[in-house]
Amino acid sequence: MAVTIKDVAKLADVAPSTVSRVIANNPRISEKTKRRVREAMDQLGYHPNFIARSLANQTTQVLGLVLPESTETFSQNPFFPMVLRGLSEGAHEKHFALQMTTGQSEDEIYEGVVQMVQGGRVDGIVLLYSKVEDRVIMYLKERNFPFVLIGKPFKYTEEITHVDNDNFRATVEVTNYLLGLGHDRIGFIGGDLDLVVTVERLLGYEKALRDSGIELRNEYVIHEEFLREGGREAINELMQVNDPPTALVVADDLMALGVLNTLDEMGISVPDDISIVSFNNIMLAEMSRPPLTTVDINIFDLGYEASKSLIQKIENPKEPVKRIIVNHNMVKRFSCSQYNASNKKIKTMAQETLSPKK
Amino acid sequence: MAVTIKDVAKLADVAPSTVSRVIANNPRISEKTKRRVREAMDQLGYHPNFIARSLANQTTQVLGLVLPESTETFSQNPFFPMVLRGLSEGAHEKHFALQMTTGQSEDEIYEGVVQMVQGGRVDGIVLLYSKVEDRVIMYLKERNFPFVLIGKPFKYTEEITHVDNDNFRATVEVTNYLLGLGHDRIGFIGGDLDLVVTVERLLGYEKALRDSGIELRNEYVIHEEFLREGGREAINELMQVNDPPTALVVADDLMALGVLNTLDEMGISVPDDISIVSFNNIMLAEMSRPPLTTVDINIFDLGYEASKSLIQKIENPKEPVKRIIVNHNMVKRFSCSQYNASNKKIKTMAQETLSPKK
DNA sequence: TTGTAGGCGTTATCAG
DNA sequence: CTGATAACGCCTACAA
Repeated sequence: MAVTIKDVAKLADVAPSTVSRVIANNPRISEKTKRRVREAMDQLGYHPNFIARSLANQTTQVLGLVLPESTETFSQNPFFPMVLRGLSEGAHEKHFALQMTTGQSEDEIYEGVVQMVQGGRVDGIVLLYSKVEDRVIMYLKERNFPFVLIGKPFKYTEEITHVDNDNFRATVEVTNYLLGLGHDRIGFIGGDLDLVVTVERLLGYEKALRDSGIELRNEYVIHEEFLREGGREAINELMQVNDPPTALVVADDLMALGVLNTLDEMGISVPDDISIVSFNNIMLAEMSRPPLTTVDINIFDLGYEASKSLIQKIENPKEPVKRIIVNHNMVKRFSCSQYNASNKKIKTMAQETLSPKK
Repeated sequence: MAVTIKDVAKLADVAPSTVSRVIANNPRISEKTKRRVREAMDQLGYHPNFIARSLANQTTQVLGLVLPESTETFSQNPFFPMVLRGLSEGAHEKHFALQMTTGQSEDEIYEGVVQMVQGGRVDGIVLLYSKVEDRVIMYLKERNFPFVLIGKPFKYTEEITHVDNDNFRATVEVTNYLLGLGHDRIGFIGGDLDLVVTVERLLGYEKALRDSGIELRNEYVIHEEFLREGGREAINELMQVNDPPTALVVADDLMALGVLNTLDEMGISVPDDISIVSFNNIMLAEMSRPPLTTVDINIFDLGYEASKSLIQKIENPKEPVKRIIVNHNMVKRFSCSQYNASNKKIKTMAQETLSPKK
């Protein structure tokens, strides 16, 4: 029904292949015929059929996105819309479209990926999360299908192109910051241990404590989902140990918000009684009471770099494996204060918001 | 390179067309050959090529999503991830994939849509927003391409399938609620007047006031973007009129949050000095101080119903135009109180959180 | 510089 | 019940 290359050819009085070449802007076509063909295209309102082109080329100009299993997390945690926006911008610049796949279980996700890949629907894949022992990664790697990971690979770090923050170092830094404030009972609230980002942050936390000669305590480390509810549950547990921490490293702002709310209900004051540092610097981090001291991880850039490097890889299959580390920076707000043995109200640290990300 | 229908045919010793029929589970193929063919498929790890199928069928099993122009809004407002989740679930059930398009300007978006449609990339389109005088809608409508709108069409309401809340009625209700609390100086903070949802809510607000015999005041109505910053700016303007409102209808929770923050900085108390009702019931609405009285519009359902009805339309082209109205319900929390002429602290309304949406 | 012909992987029509 | 064969719309040698 739609107008095809043949219709244009007929009108312009050339062969279909000529039209095809005009579309590709093949230099071996004379300007004159190009003009004539283009006029015909305009006149007929011709638009190339991507599907046919894809079939002929074996290329789709589409990137596949694999969203995390937890639809809850996806729809609640502002990380995802922001990373999507970055991905979208990077893809758009190179005229790639974005296709998403989700699933309620690991199997569904795996199936979705296989469909995308074997079905020839996409030229490459971005994984929006990094988990330990991921079938999807194994599959993609074995087939040698172009993909990039947002986060750090659990295995084969040197063989998988990925875009990540230096979460280990960032967590060492924030933990040291708390130590520097005089805290020595510092807890850690992380996401699922299946997620590599949790592991990295936990390691950074442990490293900092060990380097300061502080003994690690199992009961100070809790794992929940990256949601506000997760934060609530974590802090409930944590406050039951009989020597609760005076400072917390929380692996996600949304969790930190849950912690804040729960602490407030308990009548425990932040930062006077407990100091908190978290991660991501989502918009809410600035609005909470108190505003959170948190690590800005430049979520947009994670997405943007991911689609850029995936497209490079697609366009040049022998592009070497890359590891792109996106900057982070701690934004100091009002959720941390100097440790005070008497646990009295003490002066909140002065705000020093670092320069906002561009 | 990949294994095709022909390879399977060869191995199973049948014609390619037979394999195709087995894939389609055509009843006219004997169970015996079906088994044989399926074995061959397993053995070779065959997966059908969607692109080829699409070309042959003129159908892609992909829905196109058109995101709003403002990438800011998309990445900040929790409305979008939630509606995406609904769309995704509805599509997934029917084995449709989702493809997104965005753009920084109306033109870019329009181009994206044309590419999707004329390029044959998608079978139907969901518009995630509804604006006044939308070229995209005109284009889709004229071509008679299957699409549904999330929101109310500005024109041709009877001719465009759409999924919406009854925003007019909802706003009448909340405005009446404020009136019932004794307020008569009620302001309205809405989004861009380009967005139909703003128009609808504004009309509801005006209707309620008029029905109560209250004169409308231009200076009580402000329009900003659906973001927290928008709320901040709006309330700044509003508090400068020399008889500021004692209650506000705010068309979006995120804006309401901005209003809350700004009011707090101004030392104006909610709900003691000003009452606020807003819309959407995003997670944050429950966490703010005070928790917001807001209208739950069941965002997930908007998305879910949209993809369902679009797929119906695709599968049955003469499906009649439909208008699907998703329920709303006001969730009373702590941002409203009885009007008190002396503007003294008065008792906050008791919380009556309605049953959470399933 | 341009035209011809075959192929990309499926589906659908028509015989048999 | 199954096999040829011709599309689907475009691209790309190979010819001319």
